Amino acid sequence: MIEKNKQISRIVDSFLHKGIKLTHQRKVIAQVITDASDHPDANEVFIRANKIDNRISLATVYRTIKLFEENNVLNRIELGGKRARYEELTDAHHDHLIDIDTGDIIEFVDNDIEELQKKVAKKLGYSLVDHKLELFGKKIKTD
Amino acid sequence: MIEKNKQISRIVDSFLHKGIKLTHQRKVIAQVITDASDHPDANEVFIRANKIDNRISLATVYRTIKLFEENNVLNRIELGGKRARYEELTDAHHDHLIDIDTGDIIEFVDNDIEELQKKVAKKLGYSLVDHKLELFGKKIKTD
DNA sequence: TTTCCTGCAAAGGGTTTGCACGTGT
DNA sequence: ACACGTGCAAACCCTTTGCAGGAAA
Repeated sequence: MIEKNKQISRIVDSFLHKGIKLTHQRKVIAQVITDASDHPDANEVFIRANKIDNRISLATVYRTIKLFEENNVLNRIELGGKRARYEELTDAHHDHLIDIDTGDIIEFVDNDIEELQKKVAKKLGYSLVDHKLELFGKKIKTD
Repeated sequence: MIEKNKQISRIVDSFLHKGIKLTHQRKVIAQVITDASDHPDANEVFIRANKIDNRISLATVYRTIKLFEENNVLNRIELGGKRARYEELTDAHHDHLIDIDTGDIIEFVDNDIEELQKKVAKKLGYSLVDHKLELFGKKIKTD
């Protein structure tokens, strides 16, 4: 139990500090997102939150997701016109490798790429504010 | 005139070779996309195509864009839940730097980044099929 | 002529919103 | 008590689709 409380602290804390109301729904949704390791979409968050407490509507999930995004605790991953997927935002930046056969999303970090990006932006006369890198790959068979 | 015909040859050719009907609408839409240098969205393509010939509907623009995508002559750029934008696909691969103040899209190529991506994918057990890199930056003032 | 394409308008899928009620502080 | 959050259903926006008429081959 103490473990659980600790897990949601990042999201919860950022709200306590900003005077935003910590409702039952928001706690459950924060919990669901923190517990997820598979980048769920809004509907999936809704389903999981509902299993915990059925007083939660899809509309509230969308409103809460937007709230989380605005408070920089949640990151949206857009995948070509389909439902957007989400992940909790941590301090450690990372990018995504998407398995084109299974849809699995693998996270990775590569500092060399990050550095090159800054360099490229600067060369074009810009300071890099953010970036989005998605690799699409096929699993190499090792049999 | 000869120049114009030459410009749309890439898109037109891939149709002649595949036995797909080359309708008036498709020619105009191909022309509009080839002439565009600003990554227009579907509605913008519709507006421009209509100026050239008002017998073109939005539905046809969408159908034609999809057709172009399937034939790998058009590339879709997704920008966070808003309308998708498009660009003619050339052999030379490039990525995008988006000006977060103006929405301008600047194209760039960086072979070092491309190479690193392949290396990263391989390290994770994948062969790189495709990738999407978008940098978001603010223009550095030089005054 | 035959097959495929088009325009129109209606449907679709994901996301947002107006409203009256409910809840956290 | 008061301000803000919620559920519901309707609205919204972009995109797709069914159908009957129209054009390319």
